[in-house]
Amino acid sequence: MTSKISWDSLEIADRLHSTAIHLLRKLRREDARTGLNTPRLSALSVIVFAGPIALGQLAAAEQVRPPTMTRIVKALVAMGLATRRRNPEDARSVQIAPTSAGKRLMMRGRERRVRSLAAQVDRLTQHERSTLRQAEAIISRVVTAM
Amino acid sequence: MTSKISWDSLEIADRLHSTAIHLLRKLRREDARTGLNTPRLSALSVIVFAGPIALGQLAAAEQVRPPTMTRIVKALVAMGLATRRRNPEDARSVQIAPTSAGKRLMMRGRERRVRSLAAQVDRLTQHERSTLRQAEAIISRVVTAM
DNA sequence: TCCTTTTATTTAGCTCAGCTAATGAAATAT
DNA sequence: ATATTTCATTAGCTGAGCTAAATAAAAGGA
Repeated sequence: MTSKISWDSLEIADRLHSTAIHLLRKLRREDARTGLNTPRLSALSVIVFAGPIALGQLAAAEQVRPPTMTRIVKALVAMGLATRRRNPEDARSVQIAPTSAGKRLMMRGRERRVRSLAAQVDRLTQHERSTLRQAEAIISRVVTAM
Repeated sequence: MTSKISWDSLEIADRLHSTAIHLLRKLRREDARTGLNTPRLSALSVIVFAGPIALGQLAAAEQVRPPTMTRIVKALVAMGLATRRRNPEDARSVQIAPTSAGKRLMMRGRERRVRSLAAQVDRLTQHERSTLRQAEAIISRVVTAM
């Protein structure tokens, strides 16, 4: 199973991997101060923007297994940021929706969370920011395809 | 403390954050099959390329606290991939070095670990790969500056 | 209708990553 | 000599991620 992948691609993949690890670890340190940690914020973001959504779909969107998402949602509900209710159409599934507090927190708080990164991005040239934007779009596509 | 950061930068930061989360979660799933998980592989990489290194420096390089690194190193040593020895110059500190098995695993295994990502990168155009490379370099710089 | 199968979620139980606080031990400064 | 600082470890916590098994509802077939 050694389908030949160019060394160029392997190196890029490796660097992206490593950089993603370090970026998230740095951001995680800042997260500690705020109320919401990374997985919860990320899930809340999907809940807010994808409206009421089934737990399974949410787990898929977040690239985690359903039991993992069950726990994250449980925490969000306990914090008053999301609600769960049975789907009347299909009582097996559960619909997760944001509360108004959840929406508010996303709109105001999300920016604050990535502020340390944003502050650095803000110091880049317009051209560099454009490169980041394009790269993000490419990676996003690539991850979906994996 | 609302130092004004452009909305453009905030959005880029936010997207990068989100994409990094999803990329790592996807890769983590593949990692499960191989022997080494993400933090261990990442640490081993530094150990291999930065030669014998003190535990504290390794923790700093990896953006984690010393106790976290103590455990990661412990696991690597147990797997025969790294060694620890007291620094003769300063008996408080511990030097971590790769074993030949550790080096071998890095050289051969690291590529395999990011293979699923690399396979996707390999299907991109030359121009897209170039964008990824540039973006990675920018992010890497930015993370260091944070 | 009743039984089986499939689908959605949860529970239980595990590994491991990350943190802080406290401790031990060596180096350095007073 | 004593006190302070520095490097690493231990202890103890929270929480993310997984799989396997249990629960519950929907769908389909005899």
